[in-house]
Amino acid sequence: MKMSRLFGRTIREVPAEAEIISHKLLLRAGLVRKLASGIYQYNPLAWRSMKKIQDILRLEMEAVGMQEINMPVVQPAELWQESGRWYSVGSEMARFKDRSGRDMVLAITHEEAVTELVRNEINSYRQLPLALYQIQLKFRDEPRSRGGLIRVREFYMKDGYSFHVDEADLDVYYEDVMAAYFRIFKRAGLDVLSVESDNGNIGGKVSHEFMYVTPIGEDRLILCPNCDYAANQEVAQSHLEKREEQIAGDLEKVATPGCKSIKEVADFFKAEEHDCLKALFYVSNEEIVMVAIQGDLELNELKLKKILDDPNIRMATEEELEAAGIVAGYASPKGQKIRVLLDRSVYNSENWIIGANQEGYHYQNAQLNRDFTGEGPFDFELVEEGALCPQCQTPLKEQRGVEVGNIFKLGTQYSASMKAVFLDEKGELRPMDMGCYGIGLGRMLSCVIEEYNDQYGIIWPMSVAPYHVYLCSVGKDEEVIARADELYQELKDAGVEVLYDDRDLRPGVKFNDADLIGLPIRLVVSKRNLNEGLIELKERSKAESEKIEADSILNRVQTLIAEALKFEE
RNA sequence: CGGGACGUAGCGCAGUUUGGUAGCGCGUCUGGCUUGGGACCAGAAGGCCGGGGGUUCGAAUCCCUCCGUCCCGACCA
Repeated sequence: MKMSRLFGRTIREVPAEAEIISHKLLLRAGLVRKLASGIYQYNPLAWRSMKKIQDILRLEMEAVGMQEINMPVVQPAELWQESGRWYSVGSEMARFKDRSGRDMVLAITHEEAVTELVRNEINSYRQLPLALYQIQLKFRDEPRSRGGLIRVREFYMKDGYSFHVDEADLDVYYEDVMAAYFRIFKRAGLDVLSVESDNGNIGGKVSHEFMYVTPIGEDRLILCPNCDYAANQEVAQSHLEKREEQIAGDLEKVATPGCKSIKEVADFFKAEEHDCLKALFYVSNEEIVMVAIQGDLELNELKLKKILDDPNIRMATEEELEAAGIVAGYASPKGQKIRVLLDRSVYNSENWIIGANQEGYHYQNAQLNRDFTGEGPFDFELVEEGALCPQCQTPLKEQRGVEVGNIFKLGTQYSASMKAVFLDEKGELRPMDMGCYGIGLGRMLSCVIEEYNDQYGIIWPMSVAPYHVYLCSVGKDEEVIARADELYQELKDAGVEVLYDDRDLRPGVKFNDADLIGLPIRLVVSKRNLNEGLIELKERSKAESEKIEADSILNRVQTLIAEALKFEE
């Protein structure tokens, strides 16, 4: 490709809308342009990289026996009504009516479609296991897109689905896919972590997310520096340290004027925050529920949602509390009429400082069962940095990450509701065990740029670079231009992917564009080197350039590319 | 959906406080000159000042309203 003809120009100044590095570089290098919030157009260079990512995905998916298919983005509502997600998914799914008034959706994912497809084809255990995948557009009308291609509304996803006779078979395949995922990200130059994660809307039990660790990530990760424990904060658990042996004291009511926060109360009693009991109020199905947890711990709302089996909980308002006769700031489980849920930490001490359910008063030495009760123990803890690892009790670390992929064991969630069943060896009808496996292509692209860049621009890994070589000529000298043209042809003929900067521009401009676009190898043909029969070669990732005999340049380039593409597990 | 910022030429911005009919830099086009790290000179094109309504003799500027964009949070397979 010649630069003079390439669509998508570079820009010097950073568009005001970009804040993170990958977003800035995507725009500056002319890779993408925004059409609307969270909706992007891909220019040729970006699209070539996307295709490189697709190549990697196809290679590794085929290697674990997945077959590529393609399913529609526009789907009838009936499909989603059958799985129930027509009702459970909110406004992130775009819905519309077709010309005959039929309800339709833009697919946010394809579990329903693939299940429908498979249930009509597969009816015997002899046809299982089966694994299908596609690389397809998804539309999710996210409440907030951000960070260029990190979080968008329209995006390409590789989504795979597997079907098994039983859970054991799914378990084995799940591990295969996990291994394939690590190979995929490694091929693209990304180091990722797999973390335990929430299944969210999709259902099922076991799932893992693949995280590229970066401060710009949206997900909070809880990681153990000592063992392999790694979890999304949404589901992270901790080891609860046993408190010192305590002598149970007598319940005592104490005037605590103006002490509403845990900190104020702890200071008043010259105690620690973990000696106080924190009471939180949520509304679930129009009913106020109290959650009690050790004072220094935060509550993980997702855990509460699961325990209440209600995704629509919210914190109670002050008015609601007042109406229910609850004294905000001085509330406790003692003598409470509403439903009380107790975190496991509440079982960990004999002497709690709790509210007296009366303005300006607290109790000290309150004891579970003797002085108050509730349902439990539950784990409501929002695990934060410093909590102890549930596996090895080392203090945990917190980092941020971008979710570039995920895998789920769906079990029979969809196959049961949508009747994707088969006849087993005994002639009995059973639902298939399903797994699903996603990777966001644009996110992957963004993360690669986020990982590989410097002050001048992108530094593409060979495997996903739009082209391998940036060839440029310096000056107007006819011999130089002729030699550069010749080299361009020579490289192309040899199968090297080359972007040829044939523009009549000053060298500085070309070099800056070369650095910005960031192809792995830069070749410069100039008068002064050509006089000595040399051509300059510079790797984008290295500081120094080298001069190479013109005759051996092709060989050298091919070697560099081959070495960079060599994959070792 | 809550909080914050913003919307003026392709991009980055000034002008808005104090109303008088739009400017700078980069980029683009023409010509000249230059050619190893975003040169220089001369000329040119390009704007419904986000949309609508109002106040006023007069609105980019003041008021109302809608829309859009970004950031933080909520949310998020």
